[in-house]
Amino acid sequence: MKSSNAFTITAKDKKTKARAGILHTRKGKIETPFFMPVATKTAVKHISPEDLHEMKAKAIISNALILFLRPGSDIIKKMGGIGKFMNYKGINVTDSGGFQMYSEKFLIKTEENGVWFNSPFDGTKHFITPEKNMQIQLDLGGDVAMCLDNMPLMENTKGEIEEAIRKTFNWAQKCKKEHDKLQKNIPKGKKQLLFGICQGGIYEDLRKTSATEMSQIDFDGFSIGGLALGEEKKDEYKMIEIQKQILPENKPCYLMGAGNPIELLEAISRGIDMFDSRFPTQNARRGTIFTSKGKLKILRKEYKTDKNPLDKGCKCFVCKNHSRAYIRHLLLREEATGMRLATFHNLYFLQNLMEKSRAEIKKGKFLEFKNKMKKIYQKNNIPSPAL
RNA sequence: GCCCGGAUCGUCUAGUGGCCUAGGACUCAACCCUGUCACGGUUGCAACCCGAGUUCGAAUCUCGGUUCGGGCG
Repeated sequence: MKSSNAFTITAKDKKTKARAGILHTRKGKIETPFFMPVATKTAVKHISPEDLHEMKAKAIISNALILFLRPGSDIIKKMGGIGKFMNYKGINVTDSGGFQMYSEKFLIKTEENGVWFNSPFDGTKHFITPEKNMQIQLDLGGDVAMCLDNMPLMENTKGEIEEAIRKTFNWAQKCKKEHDKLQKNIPKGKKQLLFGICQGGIYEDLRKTSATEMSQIDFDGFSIGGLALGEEKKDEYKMIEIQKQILPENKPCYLMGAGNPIELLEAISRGIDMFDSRFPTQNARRGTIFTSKGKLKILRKEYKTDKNPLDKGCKCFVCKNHSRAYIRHLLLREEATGMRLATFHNLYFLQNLMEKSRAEIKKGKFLEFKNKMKKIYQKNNIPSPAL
């Protein structure tokens, strides 16, 4: 064994590719599959680190590029790293900032050896190389880092996507080399983990190429990027299947950006272990609530005087204490408390969904669970039982 | 009783004879949101106070009525 594996598979589902496992990090272990709330700037919107603890969110993801720009990775390093800075006891993951290449607010241009970013905060320009990105993520002190990838856009031509995966592979090799070098004196078990990111748009052959190339590098885990961005679900699932077939079975696999409940279950059934997304938090603020009975559009008038909790079976403090009518009113009035309550519930729901998924995988009943939830979620809105 | 001014979607309004089957904002309703996330996007509902004139053509001009505000008795 040339490297100790940070990932252990503990159970495999019989009828699907779903598996349950444990990811070991220097900050402790976490059971897979799991979902990470997005804390881009070291805070999940409307949610405190204490809230994260309460909802049992054992890992969150922040953004290295955005934190490098503000407050600066030097500041966070001085404060003892992201985890100490925000006093979060769970596992901190940092995304490289590759995703920001999709935004004209950030991207100036990509070159062979790196990417020019513009700071939308003060207009300063920064050339970020794979090497520099590794230094930033190490300074930020997260427990898991992501490679700097070159994420193509859905509207890019096949040729452009081909070029992007070539660059992504090239940078991945540089990231791995630099990351190893910078941590060479750090004892085993205290090292930050590093994941490589696969791309390829929705082209089967490019997804194959990218996964094959990335598999050559001894990463602690692999990510599938560039999906859940508006492409058809069948294409998304197909791309996952293709890359999962090639990526090493014994490494964790992270589907970046996915956060729709059914999408998570579909991905888990195809062997995905980790997720992150702003989907549940953004939807919460805008009135779409995830429940065990399906999606609840809380802003609809039928909930105006509904005394029921958001989700009857839910054990979160929001459902134990507050009515749909109250949360609807607060959200309609754009009260921060309403956003907090709705956000807490949606995140709790996903944590719970992951916990159930792990349990069902261990029982070998994941397929039945997934199909049941899918059926429930086919309806676009759950009716009010009170009226 | 007389004089003056105003009446446009639920609300605030754009509109000075054809560009108005009346535009916008807010509200309301429905949908969307996926590694960039407070205040976002798309779509929909919805009005020229009433009547008579002038004119090829009126939300727009004239007259009467209604109504609201102000002034004089």
